[in-house]
Amino acid sequence: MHLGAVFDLDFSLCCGQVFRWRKIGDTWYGVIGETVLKIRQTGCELEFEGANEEFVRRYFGLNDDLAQIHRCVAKDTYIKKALQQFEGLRLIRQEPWECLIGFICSAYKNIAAIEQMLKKLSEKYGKKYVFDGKEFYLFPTPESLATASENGLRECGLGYRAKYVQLTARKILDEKVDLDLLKAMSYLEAQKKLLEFQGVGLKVADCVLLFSLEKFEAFPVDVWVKRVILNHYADQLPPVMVKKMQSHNSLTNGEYLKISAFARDYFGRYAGYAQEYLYHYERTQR
DNA sequence: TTGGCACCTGGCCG
DNA sequence: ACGGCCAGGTGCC
Repeated sequence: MHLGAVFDLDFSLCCGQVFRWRKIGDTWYGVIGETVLKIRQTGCELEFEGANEEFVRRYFGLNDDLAQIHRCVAKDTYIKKALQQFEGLRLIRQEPWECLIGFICSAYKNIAAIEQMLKKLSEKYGKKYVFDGKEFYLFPTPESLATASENGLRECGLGYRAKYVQLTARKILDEKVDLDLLKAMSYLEAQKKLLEFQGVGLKVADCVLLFSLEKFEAFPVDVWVKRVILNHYADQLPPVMVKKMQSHNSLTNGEYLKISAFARDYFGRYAGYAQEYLYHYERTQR
C-alpha cells in the first residue's frame, strides 16, 4: 500500500502507547483482537499481511489529518521541535479492553517491566496462535482473567495490580460492559465511567481514552510529562502550584486536573497528540 | 478537597 | 556481584 500521508511505523510503535508489538529484522508483528498483523515500512510503502487495508488505516490512525493536527498544536518552539523530531508519529486505535488492562498494569512500572507482565499474562491466559511459523498469543479475554486466581495473576509479575485486573475483568463480565460504547460519550462522561474501575485513576483513564477511545483531548500526565511541564511550561502555571509540584514526586488529583486542563486550553482539541510528542521527546533527550 | 503513605516487582546503575 | 533506586499511580485514611 502506498502512503498518501506522513507516517512513521517505528515512531508510532515505539512511543509507549502499545506494549505487545515485536520487531524481527525490519518487520513488526502485533496481535490486535483476534488478528495477527505483520507489517513493514519502506519509505512511503507499507507492506502487510493478516488484515486488509481498511483495518490497517484505522488501527494506525492513517486517516487522521496529521498536518492539520500539527498546525493546531504547534504553539511554541519546544513542541515544534518535538513535532519535527518525530514526524509521522500517529496515535494508534487500540482495543479498549487490552488497553485498559495494560495501563492498569502500568502503574508505578517502567515500560520494559510492563511489556514483560503483559507477555506473561498473554502466554498464560491467552489463546495461542501460530502465524508465519511464529507463536503469538491473543490477549486474554475478560472471562479468562475474571476466573484467574489472584496468585496466578501475581505469578505474571503483576504484584498488587493482580487484584485490580481481576476486579476489572469481573466488573466487565458481571455488568456486561461494552467499552466501545464509551466512544460515543463525551470525554468527561467516558472518563467518569473508567474511574469506576479499581486500579484506574486519572492517568490510566486518560491513557485509555486517548489510545483506544479516540478522545484526543485527553492529556495523560505521568512523571515524564510532569518534567516537560516543569521544565518548559512552568511560566504558564500559577507559581505556587509549580513550587508544590517540584517539592514532591507524585501528583495530587488536583494538580493533575489543573495540568491537564491547562494543556487542553493551551494545545486545543488535539492536546493528546501534543502529549505523545512531548512525552516521547522528553524520554529520548538524554 | 488535600496530603501522606503503602504497595509488588524488576531493570538498571554504581 | 549486589544493594539501592526508580519506574508512564492508585487507594486509603
